[in-house]
Amino acid sequence: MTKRDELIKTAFELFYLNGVHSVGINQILAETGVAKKTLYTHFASKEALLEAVIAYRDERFRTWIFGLMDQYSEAETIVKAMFDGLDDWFNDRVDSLMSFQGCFFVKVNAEFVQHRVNDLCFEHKQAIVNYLLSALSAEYGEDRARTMADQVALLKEGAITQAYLGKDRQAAIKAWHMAKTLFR
Amino acid sequence: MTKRDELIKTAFELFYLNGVHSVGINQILAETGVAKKTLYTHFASKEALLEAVIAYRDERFRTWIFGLMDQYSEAETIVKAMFDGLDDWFNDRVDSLMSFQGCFFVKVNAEFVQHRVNDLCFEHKQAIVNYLLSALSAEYGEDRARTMADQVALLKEGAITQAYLGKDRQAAIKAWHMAKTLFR
DNA sequence: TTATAGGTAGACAGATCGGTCTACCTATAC
DNA sequence: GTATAGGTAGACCGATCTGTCTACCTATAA
Repeated sequence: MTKRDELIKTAFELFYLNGVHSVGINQILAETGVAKKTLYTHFASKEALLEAVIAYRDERFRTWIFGLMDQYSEAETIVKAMFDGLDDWFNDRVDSLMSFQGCFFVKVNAEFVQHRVNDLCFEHKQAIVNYLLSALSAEYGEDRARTMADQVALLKEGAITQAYLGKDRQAAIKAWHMAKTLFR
Repeated sequence: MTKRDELIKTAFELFYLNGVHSVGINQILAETGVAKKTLYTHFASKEALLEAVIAYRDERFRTWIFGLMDQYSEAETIVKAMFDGLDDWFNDRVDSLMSFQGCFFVKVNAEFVQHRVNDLCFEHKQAIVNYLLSALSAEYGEDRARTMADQVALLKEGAITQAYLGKDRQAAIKAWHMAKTLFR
């Protein structure tokens, strides 16, 4: 792993747990053992590092969840695979995601206003809705698929918040229980 | 309005919009025109001010939403009143809440770990679930009421996230559409 | 009249922040 | 051999942070 990748990974872990503004550049350097000069040859600023961290998490998260959903072809089963994945995530059974601490994008988004990172967080969420939309469009008409994708996305976000802030590890199961009625 | 209340109100507005760690004490003082000494006679620290801000928002939010729900006696109608209220909030039709910028408690919670403010945010969410639970318990058995309260809370949180990060102003209506099926 | 409470204005301290820079140390490629 | 890329260690800069403190200013109540 290159120094650049080490910085991104460690920065993600610290940002995810403590928040972006609570974590200083010196803390990231101390944790990685990388020199300050090296950080600034790879990234123009802390903000540039944060953008790289967002891209890293986005790629990891999407690879994981789309990987689960890609194994199925029927819309309902694809959506079920998503909630099963969330259940694994909430209960720390996913090695590639780090222990569950809520949604990274929701957290980062909360620390900025009218900022480029807000757009990046929005794009991540949209990518998932678009995946759902395309899966549902194979079996439903445009309007129905759109409605269902929004409903599933809302249940997914609700599950994440309930699992994190509400400390309910069963939230994914409860969300799927409601989601499956959408197919009837 | 006392200086103390002015400080709390202005601090809330700044924290809610920009995040807690992004807003300095000096910014709050400049905005209110209050002297630094005065702030520190009323609050022991920035953290103490934040706790007062959380209590302020908690009181305001609960007064507002419980006030809406208290007007009804049937469980389904009470829940509908909640989602109607959320719809007003998302679309900035509630004077007492400040323009919609997501859930304050979710945002504050995102900036801290293993901290007293996390407990305060959790308690706010729990108070709402408990209200739902008691409303539903009048018509349903203990287990059923508990299940439904959790489901409604999940839909509520999902709606807030979709409205804020997902920029979907119709999220409350979509959430209610799913919530009402729980009563059938 | 005078004591007290609560206010203003702002200098100041000590820490920490993001970011720059110098000086030096390897490897590898040509 | 030597140029180049990428690394370390850490001093340093200017800005900003929370919090303290002095000095002074009212208004009100005894």
